[in-house]
Amino acid sequence: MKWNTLAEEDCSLARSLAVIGDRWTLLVLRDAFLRVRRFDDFHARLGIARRVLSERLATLVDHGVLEKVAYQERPVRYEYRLTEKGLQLHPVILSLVHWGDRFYAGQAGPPVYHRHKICGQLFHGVMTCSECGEAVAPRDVQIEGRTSQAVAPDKAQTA
Amino acid sequence: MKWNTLAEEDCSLARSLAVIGDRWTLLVLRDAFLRVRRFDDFHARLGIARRVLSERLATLVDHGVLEKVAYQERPVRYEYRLTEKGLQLHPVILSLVHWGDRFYAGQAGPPVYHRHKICGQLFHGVMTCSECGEAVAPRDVQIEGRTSQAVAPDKAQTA
DNA sequence: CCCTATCGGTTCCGTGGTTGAACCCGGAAC
DNA sequence: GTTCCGGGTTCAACCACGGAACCGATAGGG
Repeated sequence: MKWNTLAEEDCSLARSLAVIGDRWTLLVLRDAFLRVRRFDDFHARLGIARRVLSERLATLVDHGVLEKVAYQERPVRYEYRLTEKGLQLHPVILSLVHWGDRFYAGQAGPPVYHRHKICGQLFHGVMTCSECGEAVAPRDVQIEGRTSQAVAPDKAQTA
Repeated sequence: MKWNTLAEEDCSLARSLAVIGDRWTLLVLRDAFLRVRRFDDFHARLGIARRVLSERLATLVDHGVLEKVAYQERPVRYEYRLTEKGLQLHPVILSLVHWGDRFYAGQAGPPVYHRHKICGQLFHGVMTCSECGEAVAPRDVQIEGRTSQAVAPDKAQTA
């Protein structure tokens, strides 16, 4: 399987990975959520090869996850900002961070904490059902195809 | 930066990526959540090189995300099951699927639907605050370091 | 007894993506 | 002029990946 054929799979996870599933891309996005915006800042913080950074930023712009905005003229200089589509990746970042916090935090605890400005508390993300608001457990989820028929485990479609 | 030095970074996201950030690993986990358990089934469904599949499964077992269980003796044959730690990755999968659904579903709609067995509705995952239960927006999150001081944008630590 | 099939891998090699360093280019500052 | 800065592009070397063949234990069929 070639990497770019992922986008053609009938699977939303695969199509997401075709955009952000790269080794470096999620680290770029992490920094983008920390308000890093400039080429050299990404380069310095990540230690990524400039060639690769250039290409990753370009594909993220192509896919509408980042946008290139001139922040000065003469010489014209660009920065990369998260678009609305990019901001929608926040749950992905939060859930990855939370998983790392749970299983890989040392004695010192997680490297950083997240405070919810709305309620003022330190928090972690909880995945809940859009309909009933309850937390979602893996076993409480039934996968169904377009025909609304349940997918049998032994012939499960890509999801 | 070498890929395995990610695990040593003081960043929960980087440490998560050190385990599951590989090109293939999330696809393996997707299938694992769809109850695929055997080597040849992963191989056939993903089209992954056997060499690579073997190595990915081994590292997932090393990291305690999957466990190798003999399902028969003579000849002894193994299958790979999600551990509790692996099941905790469900929010990561759900949020990636939801993002793909939102931005890459064709006219036919998402390839599969998720039904919440608790409430019986088709749903998508919503990331909420563990403390107040409200949905979390990127701008409502304040990053703080171990000292409980807010992290300034221009000197933000890796998160 | 031999041949084949099944499952879960391992070994091999050629190709291609990644890396790190060097180079480039427009404009500003010294 | 010359140097510096931001934002890249070019290039050689390397290592990971893909594909195909092979292996080992066991069961089943002729």
